[in-house]
Amino acid sequence: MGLDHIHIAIVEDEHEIRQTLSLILDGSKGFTCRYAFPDAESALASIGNLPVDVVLMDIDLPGISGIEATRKLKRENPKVDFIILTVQSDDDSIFESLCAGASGYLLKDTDPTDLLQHIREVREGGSPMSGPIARRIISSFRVIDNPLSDRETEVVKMLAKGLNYREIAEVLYVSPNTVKSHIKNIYSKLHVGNRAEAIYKAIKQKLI
Amino acid sequence: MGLDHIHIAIVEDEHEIRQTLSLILDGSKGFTCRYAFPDAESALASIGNLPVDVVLMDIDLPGISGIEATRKLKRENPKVDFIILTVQSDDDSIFESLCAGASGYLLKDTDPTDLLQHIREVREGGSPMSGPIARRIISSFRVIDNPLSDRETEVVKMLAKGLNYREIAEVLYVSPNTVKSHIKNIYSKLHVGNRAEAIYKAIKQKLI
DNA sequence: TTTTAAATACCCCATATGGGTGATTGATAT
DNA sequence: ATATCAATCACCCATATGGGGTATTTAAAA
Repeated sequence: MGLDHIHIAIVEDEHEIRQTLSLILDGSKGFTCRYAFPDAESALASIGNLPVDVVLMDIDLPGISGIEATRKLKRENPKVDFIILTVQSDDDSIFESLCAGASGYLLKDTDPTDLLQHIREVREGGSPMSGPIARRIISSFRVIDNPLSDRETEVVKMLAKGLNYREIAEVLYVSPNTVKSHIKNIYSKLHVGNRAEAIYKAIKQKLI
Repeated sequence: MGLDHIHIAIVEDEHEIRQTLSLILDGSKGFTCRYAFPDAESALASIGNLPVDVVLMDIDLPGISGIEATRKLKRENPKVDFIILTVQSDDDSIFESLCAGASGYLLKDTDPTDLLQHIREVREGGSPMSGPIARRIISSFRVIDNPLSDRETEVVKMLAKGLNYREIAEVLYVSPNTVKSHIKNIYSKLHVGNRAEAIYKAIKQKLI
């Protein structure tokens, strides 16, 4: 499965789309559509040895979903790149797909010519994503607002590393009592009562 | 600042690159380079009212870093799109930039023609990223493998909620000693020695 | 100018925590 | 058939933790 010629599998329940995609691929230099499965089950039958470079996976399939199929197939074929090709653009579909091991996420309104370029892109180590999808993903990293002072944030980070009062105090060159004061203030600001919860909240709110 | 004509600010310390970029932009139909700052400080001087659509931001600047500058400027100019344009490709740079509010992340080896397309892309609600960067970002969603048993995972989730031995024991209808045993096993599997670190690792490894 | 917030520091004290060690049962894997 | 692992429970003990206060200095904001 070299970089020169790309072998592809399609998993797509709609007959029309499946046909169109495979025709486009086989009609394009450097691309071969090796499989065109109508559901996840038939794709999973060849699990363990899927002799393709790239899988184009629909999400909304009869029976097992494309996301589940991606998870199982990726586990057994880690070198294969999975591109989700779907109409779903909700956050759950996007993030679950990525967690399942997809390397790209394209909407079905993608131009066929662009699709070929995107397939090349994923083989070259990229991650093709439709514009709005990419924006959603990167937006998920945005920080809300940080109620903690810089010093307090420093302390929370050290708590997450498992340091205790004394150890934090040594790093900061202050008294352990001061560290304790900071931690009490942190608890109060985050509305928690112990380290475990504080760290959980701090991470969820992207404070650390 | 309409979609038809795009006004841009550049923040880049290297004179050569700054000049080249601004010349390319001004020489291209539909683009105007309105500012070309040599450092973050001069860009921050116009904070609160940055009359541009897009900022091209370098990271490695003298004084305040491009990431910090992005954070401050984005807070005051939420409608402006920030694209990081840098040589840095380490995870910290990438994720901190996104957390700071960047909507795109391009490496400096980006083709000038592609750059123009990427700027259009960000204005249309996309998030242009160089191939390897996109791959790194989406890879960050991958789940590794969970060394914890179901019961242990349950316990870790309750630890994250701030419950203590007794409270967890009550929820699970087992003895507090059993909970303690579970927690000790969790520590051993995650190679940590206390709750704080355990929760940090569990979240980072997407176990909870 | 006054107030507020952050960073510093200290005290008391009940209890939660973590390390060590050991044991039983049932299920799963070899 | 046997070994391994998950889940369950128990006891000892030193120390870390969190809740309750209080207080000073400095810098920024109102």
